[in-house]
Amino acid sequence: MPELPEIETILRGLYPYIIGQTILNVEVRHRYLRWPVDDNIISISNKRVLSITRRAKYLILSLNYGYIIIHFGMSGRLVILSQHQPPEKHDHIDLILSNGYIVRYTDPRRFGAWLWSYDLATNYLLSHLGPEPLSDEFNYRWLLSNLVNKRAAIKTLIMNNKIVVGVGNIYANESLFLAKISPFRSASTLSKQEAKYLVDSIKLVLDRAIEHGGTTLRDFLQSNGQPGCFFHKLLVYGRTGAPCFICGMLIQKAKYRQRSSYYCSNCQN
DNA sequence: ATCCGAACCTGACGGC
DNA sequence: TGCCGTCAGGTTCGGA
Repeated sequence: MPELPEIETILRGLYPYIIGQTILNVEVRHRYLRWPVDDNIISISNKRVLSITRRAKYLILSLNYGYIIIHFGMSGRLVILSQHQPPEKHDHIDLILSNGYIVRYTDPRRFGAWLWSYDLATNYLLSHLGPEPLSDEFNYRWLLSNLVNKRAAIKTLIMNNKIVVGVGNIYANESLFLAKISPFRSASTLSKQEAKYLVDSIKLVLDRAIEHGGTTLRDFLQSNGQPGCFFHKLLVYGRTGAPCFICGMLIQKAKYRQRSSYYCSNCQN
């Protein structure tokens, strides 16, 4: 799925089309995503979109009454259609807008979710989330305090939503490379300096990815239909066997906790 | 408390 | 051409 930069790109692409518009109705063709699409969403009519925001990898549409919370799972996508087009196999949801545009949600694997909320503050999915990676609350002191006595690998920790949100597999690999830390290092062994480097690296990688419109792999298109170009900036992810940009040693790939880790065994310790 | 693997689901791709 | 195994951007849940 889209990671944080992808969601941010979708948000920015969607913004001009959807803000201030009224959702005339919603067509749900396949309600069984990760959880069933809420009845409140299926029955929406004439609700105005007041704002669109992001929290972690959730996209949140604030309506004049209630909120739609969208998660893209692994393969979710949004596209904007200027007129109706026949839905294809995995086109599960359409938002019909008052300006004539249609926001279409496509999700082959259906790991995504469309949830309804009346009150974000009490939402069970959002309420336990850790700090945003690009906020000041995510700093090395916070990270260090969460690494104490943690034997798990540092990569696992930075992908843990309670410690920091929005860091998925691609950007976890990229950040650890930039910080010169092995993905497999036991989290508690990080020094203060390494924690600083890692926090800075996460912020830098995400900033640059947002700047470039996210990373395009198989499934992701920006909401305007154009591919993002951070893919060409990746330092380790997907570069197995290619030379490290820093030292020239070959980038390695290892399966760890059901996820591919890419790293330079020379640069990262 | 902490950590790990399984599970959810479909499609693309490489090897034989 | 086709079948089979493997892999893919995420997250929650249950059990050890």
